[in-house]
Parts: sequence; structure tokens; C-alpha cells
Amino acid sequence: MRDVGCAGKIATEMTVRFQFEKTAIDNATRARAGRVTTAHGPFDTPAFMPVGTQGTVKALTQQMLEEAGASIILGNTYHLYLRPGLSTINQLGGLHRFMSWEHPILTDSGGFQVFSLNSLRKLSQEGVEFQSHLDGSTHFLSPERSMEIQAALGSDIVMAFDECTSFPATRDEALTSLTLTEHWARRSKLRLGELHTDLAAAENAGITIVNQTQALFGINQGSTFLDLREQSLEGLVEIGFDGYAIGGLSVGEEKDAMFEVVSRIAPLMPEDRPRYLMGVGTPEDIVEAVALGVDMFDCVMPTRNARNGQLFTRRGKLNIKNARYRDDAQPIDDACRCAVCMRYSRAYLRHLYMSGEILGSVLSSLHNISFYLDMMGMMRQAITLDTFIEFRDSFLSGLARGQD
RNA sequence: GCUGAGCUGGCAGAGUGGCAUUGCACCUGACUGUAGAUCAGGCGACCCGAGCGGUCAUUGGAGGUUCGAUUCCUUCGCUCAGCA
Repeated sequence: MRDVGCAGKIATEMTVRFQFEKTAIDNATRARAGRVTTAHGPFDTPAFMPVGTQGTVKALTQQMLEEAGASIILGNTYHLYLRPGLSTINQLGGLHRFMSWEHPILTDSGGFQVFSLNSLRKLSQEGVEFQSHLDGSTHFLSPERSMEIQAALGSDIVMAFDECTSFPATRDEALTSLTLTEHWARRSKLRLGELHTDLAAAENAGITIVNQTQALFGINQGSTFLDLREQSLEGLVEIGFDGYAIGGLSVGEEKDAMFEVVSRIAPLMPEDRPRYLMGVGTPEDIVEAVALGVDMFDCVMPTRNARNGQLFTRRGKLNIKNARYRDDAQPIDDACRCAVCMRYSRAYLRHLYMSGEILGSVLSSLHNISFYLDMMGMMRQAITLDTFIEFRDSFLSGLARGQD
């Protein structure tokens, strides 16, 4: 039985420190393998974090995630703050206890919603006034407020509150945006520190600290302007964070521009801290970014696309709704060992979609998440064996080969 | 047999003299820190120089009126309801 007891857990939480140790470096690329330790256990890098915005990785149970090999998931400050509200989750012992996930959790700060809910918000130095997408009510999110919410959630990795610069942006807009993000990063660090060291501060904010060892990551911005990206990173490093993220990519820019930023910035990020490329991406994107030295990823793609019928395989993606799969007895991916591929045919999966059956989303999400996590495992192994280049070339050529 | 109401794409169902509307089904495509189990496009046939291109067909069948008919008229068929 899995240990879900909490009596011993609290004692552990008090003593464990957040840390990152590199375990292997690939000599031919900048790829690196490592292990991050949190109050809720370790996770190995390069890591993919399934996105569980509202306290659930859509269509999957926590047990399915564990069995698929997920070691850390992502939750969202903005959504959980609006519903069910931070006091509910805080009173119930934090997000881990609330959703029964005793492994690491990273929470996004709400910064991305500042970007994606563009039409519903008003931005100022102080923070963001926005209208709830649920009922239209007005709310205010600031670095301080974001830290309070994330402290109430008790995630293991807290993201600084940032502004995800929209694309395209002029140089001036990008500069203004990254300056605001840097300002907010400083305030985020200050506020989270207060909440953790000053008992009265947490009490005044109406929250109980449920996780004493929350790490804080800063977020790099600067759009596609490389010098601004560097400037942003220098500012963040000066403030000092437990890890560093590259944000504001995959927001509409050309793929080349994205990799230009990652290949310039990743090597400049502190070597002894986890590097996190936010919101990326396709399997190809992730493999390329690992080669550039990135350690952590999250993306809605495997789960969202699964619900829409797109499945990832070692031979590229396929749309299970296509008529060609009507009588196809093969598994989704014959090289995949996931619970779905070991048991069900493409024809059955297609049937579930065509019938609008909810199990179609469940099985497809499970397969896609398994595919992503298996890919991360293969990369970790290749890095350890110093064969990452070989892995990358064969994996990418497999993806490009297609179904036929 | 009489009377009445109907017959429109695979299905459902608008339109009632001037480009046949919509939904479902079906066929594709998109999706990158989740306002998404969503969204977009296509869905009579054929043709090429592939263009917001051309030709032809099309509202149960056959006729008719009209510049023009899914729409009006005649007739036949079929469906449903009521009455014998």
C-alpha cells in the first residue's frame, strides 16, 4: 500500500530542504540529468509536469498518474483561488491533502492568466485587476496576493508572479514588461519570505503555512529580444531564486525564434539550479530543449490534445477520429508499454470518440501522459549513459517517419 | 373508397415566385505556464490552367403557368390521420 499517512510527513517536511543535484551531464550536448528534492519527495530531471490546473489533471485519477510515472504535477493559483477558494484548500491541509497527491506540486502564479485573459484585465505596477471568467466578479492579483495563495496551497515550487509578455511585442513593450516582471519577482520573494518566517504575517493574511519548504522560481521574460532576455536573467539572478524559468515563449512566435531564445538563455542560467521552460511543448520541442540544458517542462498538449483525439506515438501523432482507424486492431503505438496500449485497439479508441464516450478522453489522456513521461525517462537514461545525441536523432527521426 | 395534412441532402427540419437555412451524422484540420471532452473548415457530380475558377444537376415522378418554380396549377405515386 502507498503511504498516505501524514503523521510522519509533517516531521519530514520540517527537515527536508529544497535542493537540486546534477547526477549526469551529456558530453556532446548541454543536456543534464538531476534530482530535485522537495518536502513531498524527489523528482528526477529532465522532468515533465502534467498540467492539473484545477486540482486535477483532466480525465486522469491520481492513481493513474502515479502508475504512469508522474512524479510532479502543476496546479494553478488563479483557478484554485477563484474556485474553491484558498481558505477551503488551506483549511483542508493544502493542495496535496485536498487532492490526495502526496508527491511534488508546482503552482503557476496566475501570471499566464494575465496574458491569456487579456480582455478581462487591467494591469498596473501594483498588480492586475481582472474579471473572473466564471462569474464576471472583479478580483485583484498582485505578487503579494499570489504568494499568499500559493502559500495557502502549500505547493513545493512556487512561481513568482510575472507578466507573460504577449507576442508580437515591440522592444519597448518587451522592456516595460520584463521590468514589471522583475519588480514583481522581487516583491514575490519578499512576501513569500515573510509568510514563512513571520508567523504574524501568515496569520494576518488568514492562512496557515502547510509547507515550510516551498521553493520559489523566478521567470525570465523579454520576448524574442536576446539582449532583453539576458538583461531579465541578470536581474533575476541578482535577486536570487531556487530555480529559474523561461516564460513568454510558445505564444505565437516562430519556432526558430523560440529556440534562439532558449539556446541563448539556458546556458546562462545558474548551473546549480533547475531550469524550467514554461508551457513547452511538443515532443520535438522538449527533446531539443533538453539538449540545450533545460530540466523541467509543463504543457497542456498531451492532455488537451488527447481530449480532442490527437495521440502521440513514436512515429508521430495521429488523430484517432480518422476513418482509417475504424477497423485497426493495433494499439495506438506498438512500441508503447502503457496501460492503454497493452490492452486496447485503435478501433476501440476511435469508437469511444465517435460515440462521445468519456472513456475515450480518459484512455487517450493516459496514453499521451505515459508517452511524455516515457520520453522523459528515455532522455534521463540516455544522458546518464552519455548517449543523448543518439537518442535524440533516432527519436526525432521516428517522430518524423509518420504512421505509414 | 372519401376527406384532410404531408413528401426538401445520410437523418431531422426551415424556406412559400428570385444564391435552399439550420442542427445532427459524416470527412478533415488545429491545439504549447488549460475561459477548451474545444474550435475551424468541408459535406450533389464532374472539369482544368487550381482560381474565392468553370460546367452540369438538384426540393417524390411527369407535365404546365412564368423572364424565373422548392414555392402557383394539373396529374400520378407514396406517407400519415380521420371517416366509411
